[in-house]
Amino acid sequence: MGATKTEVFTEQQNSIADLAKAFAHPARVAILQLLVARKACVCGDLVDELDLAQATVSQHLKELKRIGIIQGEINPPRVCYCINPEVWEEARQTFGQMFETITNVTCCN
Amino acid sequence: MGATKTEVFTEQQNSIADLAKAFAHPARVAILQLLVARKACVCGDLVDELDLAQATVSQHLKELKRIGIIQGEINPPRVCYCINPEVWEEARQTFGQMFETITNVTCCN
DNA sequence: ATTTTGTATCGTAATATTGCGATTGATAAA
DNA sequence: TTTATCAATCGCAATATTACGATACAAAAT
Repeated sequence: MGATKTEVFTEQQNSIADLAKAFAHPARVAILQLLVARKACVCGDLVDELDLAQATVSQHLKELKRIGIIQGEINPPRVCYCINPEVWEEARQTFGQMFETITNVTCCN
Repeated sequence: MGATKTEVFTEQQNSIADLAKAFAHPARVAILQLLVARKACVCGDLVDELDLAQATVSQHLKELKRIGIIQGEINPPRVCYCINPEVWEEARQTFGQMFETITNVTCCN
């Protein structure tokens, strides 16, 4: 035990959880905010801005790439990162739906 | 090492990350979806629906309570859970803002 | 008072995540 | 060719998370 039992959940639930992981760490939130704010790609500047070791930042970037919400383009010797618009839009919709469905919460009475 | 360096991030970034954790596990997504769908409070039925041990479900409920996105009301011997509308709204706004800010992504060229 | 019911908590094991120094690798610059 | 630069990856340590059986607890029912 210790590993998530993905088999017992729906594809959708696993997918939402995976997407949410992009935002579930402050470093990744910070990275995404920077990428959004600059509207263009930021590279190793991230390391300077973030007060984390280069290896750590690189690891978070890797996780964000795995999720698909950012993409990197090699521009030697630098790597240029940016939001992946498609996945970003998908995330927007996913969370939008999640939150839109709730109205008239009458609770525990 | 192994612990998140919360000190180096803004309150807002830490807060977003914490909120996102509510959705960063499929079991918690499932619980939230159930609570939203029934519009009323669900109790130990969650255990039946979820194919996870009672202790595990209880632990996820505790985490959701810690985040504040759900609340529990004791109705002995049952406990009635429901979405906390205030925090839910806060989450809606937080993620809404996060996603609204992005437009015209011109990337890595 | 005893039993039953539903839930929280404890203790523990397995696994995942976070963070970083050190190294590697690839390319540009010298 | 050698050196410098930037980023990815490796290896490791510390900590967090996930999952569950067992137990504890509280209130209702008997």
